[in-house]
Amino acid sequence: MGEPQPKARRADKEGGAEQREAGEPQPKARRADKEEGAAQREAGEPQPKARRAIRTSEVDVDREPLLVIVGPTAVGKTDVAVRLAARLPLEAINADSRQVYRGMDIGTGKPTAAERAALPHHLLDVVDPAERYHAARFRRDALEAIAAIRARGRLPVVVGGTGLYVRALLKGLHPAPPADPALREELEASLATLGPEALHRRLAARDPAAAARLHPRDRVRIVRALEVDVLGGAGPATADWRTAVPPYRLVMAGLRRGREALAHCIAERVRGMVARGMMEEVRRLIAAGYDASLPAMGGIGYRQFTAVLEARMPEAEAVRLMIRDTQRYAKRQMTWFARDPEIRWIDVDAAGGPAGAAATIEAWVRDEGLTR
RNA sequence: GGGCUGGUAGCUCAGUUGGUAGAGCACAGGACUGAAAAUCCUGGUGUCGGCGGUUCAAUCCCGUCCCAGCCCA
Repeated sequence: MGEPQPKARRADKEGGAEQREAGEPQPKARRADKEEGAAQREAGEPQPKARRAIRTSEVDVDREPLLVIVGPTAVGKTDVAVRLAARLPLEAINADSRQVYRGMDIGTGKPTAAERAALPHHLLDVVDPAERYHAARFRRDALEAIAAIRARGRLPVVVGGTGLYVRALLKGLHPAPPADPALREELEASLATLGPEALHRRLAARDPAAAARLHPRDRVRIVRALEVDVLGGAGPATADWRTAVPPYRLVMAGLRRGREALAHCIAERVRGMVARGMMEEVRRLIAAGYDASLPAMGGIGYRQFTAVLEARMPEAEAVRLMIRDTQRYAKRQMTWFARDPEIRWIDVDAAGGPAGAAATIEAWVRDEGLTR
């Protein structure tokens, strides 16, 4: 269908923090799978002894407590967290890759002012839509926020649906060179002219192990792998995150709902966004100079309404696609979270709604001694 | 009433010089380490409109009926 064709790619402004971070340990070795230890140590947290996930009985007082609430979009994570905040001294850390952008409020489903008053939120509105945000930066920001919340004697609760971000926080990331805007642009250009398969062949010649891991058409990862190779880092994607143990006294709650119920909520939520001014929000962003080539503007809803404003799509079609894409996204989120054995699932409806889910989580938090 | 063109997967269509069929989209499942609301992989049995006929064999040829669109009365 008539998706917005990104025009010329533009280099994004990189924050100063991004540059500073380049000083991270750079592995020399090409073998990626022994980097796990380094990734763990990078967290600056005590090394776990046990290989098993943290269990109810083995409360370890040396570790910092952490509550995590995940689940697909529109399942009610924020609602549950806010209810929980009435019973526990919580501060929230947003783990949603889109809610970090300033000026993107309606379409990302950011918590309302009232919700933020009831439960302080961190990592909302931290970057301009023209900046790049990513898992490594999230990890760094989140670790900082956790430390600050703990210093206030409160309990941090990570709330969000971006599985990669949550995992990056809990299990660590490979030390690897950060994205280089100039190099990115160059690689993007070759991608446009040569196609992903050609770049994949180039990667195979330089780093066969990395190429073997990636599908020849997976352009995003191929570009990243070439970038890492050129910058002299180790290829990502080999570490076995399954064996990494989060350095926290952790309660990880997953909220879910039946397929039909969630589909209904998603449709309602999207219609609500449109009613509350989705179109105006996108109009404002475009007027401010943010164009479709930015990652931030490629989010669900933003891409469709950009097309509407450029008269390339009727509004009703935009709404339809927004609902469809959100449903697909929710499915991908469930696929991601389903393989995490650490998550304890709550069916929100079976639990009696958000209040019931909050009560369940509260009981877990107390059982695990996270409030001490 | 007559003529023409179509009726094939949920949708839009391709195709089989007769050996029971395939693309895109939709949908479903999966992967995922610095773009992750991104990126990518896998999955197609459907009375080929109904009924008769010809044939070893019909979705394909013939007859007839039904439906849709267009044209002529």
